[in-house]
Amino acid sequence: MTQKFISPRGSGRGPTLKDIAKTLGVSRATVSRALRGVGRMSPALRERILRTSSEMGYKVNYAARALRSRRSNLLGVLVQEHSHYQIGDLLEGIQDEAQKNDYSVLIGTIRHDEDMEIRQIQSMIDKHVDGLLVSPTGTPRGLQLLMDLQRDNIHCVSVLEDLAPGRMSSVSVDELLGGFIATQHLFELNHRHILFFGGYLEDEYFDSRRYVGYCRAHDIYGVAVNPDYRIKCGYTVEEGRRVLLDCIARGLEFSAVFTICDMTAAGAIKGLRDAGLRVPEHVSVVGFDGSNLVSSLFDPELTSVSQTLRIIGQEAFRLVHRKIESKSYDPESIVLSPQLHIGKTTALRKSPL
Amino acid sequence: MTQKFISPRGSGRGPTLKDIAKTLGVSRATVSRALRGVGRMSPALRERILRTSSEMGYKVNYAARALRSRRSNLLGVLVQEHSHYQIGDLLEGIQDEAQKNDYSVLIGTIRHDEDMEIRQIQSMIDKHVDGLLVSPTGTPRGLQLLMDLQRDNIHCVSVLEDLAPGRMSSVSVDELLGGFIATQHLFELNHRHILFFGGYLEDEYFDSRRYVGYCRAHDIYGVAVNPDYRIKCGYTVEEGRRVLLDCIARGLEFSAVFTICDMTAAGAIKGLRDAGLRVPEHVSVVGFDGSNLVSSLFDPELTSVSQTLRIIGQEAFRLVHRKIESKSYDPESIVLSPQLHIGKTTALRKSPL
DNA sequence: TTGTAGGCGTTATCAC
DNA sequence: GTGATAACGCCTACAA
Repeated sequence: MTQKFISPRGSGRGPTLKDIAKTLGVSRATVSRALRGVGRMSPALRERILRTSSEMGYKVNYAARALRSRRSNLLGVLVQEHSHYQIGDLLEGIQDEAQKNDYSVLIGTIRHDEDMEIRQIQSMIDKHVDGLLVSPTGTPRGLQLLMDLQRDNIHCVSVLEDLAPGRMSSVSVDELLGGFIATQHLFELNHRHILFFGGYLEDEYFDSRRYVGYCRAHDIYGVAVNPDYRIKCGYTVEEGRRVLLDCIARGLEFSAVFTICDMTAAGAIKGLRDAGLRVPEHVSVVGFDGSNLVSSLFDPELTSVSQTLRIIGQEAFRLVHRKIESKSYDPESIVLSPQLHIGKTTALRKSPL
Repeated sequence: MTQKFISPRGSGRGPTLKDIAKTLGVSRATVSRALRGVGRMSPALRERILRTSSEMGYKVNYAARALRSRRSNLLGVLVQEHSHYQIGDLLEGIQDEAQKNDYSVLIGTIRHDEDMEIRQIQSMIDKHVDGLLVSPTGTPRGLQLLMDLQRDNIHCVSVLEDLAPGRMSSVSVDELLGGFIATQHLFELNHRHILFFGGYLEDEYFDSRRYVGYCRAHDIYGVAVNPDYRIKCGYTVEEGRRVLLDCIARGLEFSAVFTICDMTAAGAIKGLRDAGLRVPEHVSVVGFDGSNLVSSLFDPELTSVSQTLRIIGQEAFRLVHRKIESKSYDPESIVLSPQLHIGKTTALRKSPL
């Protein structure tokens, strides 16, 4: 433990390639190659260089490297909001992998604002990120900008949704399957009138795909889809509650609800309670996310389609990293399968409906 | 809108200082000065340079700047876990300010692991961050390393706790006051037997300070502190529940509980319910954090000592930024006052106790 | 397999 | 006030 820890900057600057080269009586280029493990060289020399570098406490100067090599070892990540209840898992997955590969992660928040989206993308470009991971974004302008990115050598991967199938790489969840297994589960419990709480925008990504799964399950079980059961709803607890109460007020008849996220599911359950209905005795509810946070805070434990965001984050980093290393811009899509987590909010239908 | 957006890298590289200088027939140095707003120069020329730069779509090359100036415009932030239910707010506060000041933020997660803490600090140093914000950390080794940082021109600010009073800058919450107002509130509701659910470690920061506030309130209301009421407890829902049930099993008598965080409070309430007690009819509960997430998911709405993490984040960035700009290493501490948010988990004592 | 040389884009230090 | 010039530390050709 005689290494010089701490340092590279300040008055007592750390050693540079030159210092190591001088110490060893070799050239800077050789040291550089040894350190990066590129080119062919005698293992003995490489070993010697590595040891000496470490002993002298050598630390790469990323600024110099970036300046010269035009690679920043910076990865940009764009998310809607940092304080979203699930985003931490995704970011941890990304960061873990990034760290292993000596990448730093820059995070930008969009806040559901189109101008902000453009500014953030531009800001990532300005900072010379090697790659960009974008999670739920999706304005046409933003998408266009993202598509242009590869002209600037920035590798872009869409995370959670497959933003531009065949034109941009992505790591996403099989939403159709998610919609299907949730609905199937309810059918197996003998439910036939299932509300679908989707997004609030037109043609919302998760909404539309899961709805296809929802419909497919209906087909398979020989039940006609009632279009009135497809309800617009925001992604918050309060929205879930409000919308559910509204359904009751409108006289919709149902014995189960499938919601777009766990927060909405929690809200729906609150609404049901407010209306004097019990879950799952009177109505079954299935959420989407499988959030640990929700499951530890909310009673009863939700039945939910669960996606492991940490893994999605890891896969996303690996994918963009592979793209960067291989300098390949061929779109590549990874689709992960969600799983049904059965909690205490679904049960065999007992109501007459 | 004829500017060249997108660019700095890739084949079609963006313009450099040199290009602007050439276009304007001035020297690179002058352009550089104009852009940074340093040194004295004729306003007319500065104006001309600024306009031309923007028209040509000039973008700073941070790598080059960092290499030459020994300032990276990078800020490191160390947190225990990214997926903590409150951390997003803190990070958003930091990022917002950082963005305004052209700083990028690097986030490292410690995961309650001492070696990891050291590695992360070292990693931030390696990346030449100009400053470091550390939120709840606290191993002696880590602290020592942080104290050494300023020898390397890295400005360090402790966030949420005042890690080394008088020796390191900090932005924190008046924990004593927090403990006081929570307890005072309960006294005002006529409670006299108040459990204090603290941390699980010896000499835990939040625990000890809030306990002082708790004791002070007892003094003022002329009630003796019962040391048995100080209970060790982790920061999770499950811990809160387990510990509360344990208290009941041990025959402790109380009419109120003050917990170290909202998660614990939620857990304690679950435990009370499991024991057949109602909140707030039988027992009042006060949490700490004022988390929106908890309040939207958990019923009933918690009474809680609330701290605005977003503001703390903003203040923390401003402080470290000021330190960086002024090159001052004098420790400076900012203390913010928490506020009591009164929800539906506290009520006038009705129980005989 | 290894060395030499030049420059990436910027800023700091002098001059003028 | 403004300009010339020399680094900053590294990587990439190309030469040996």
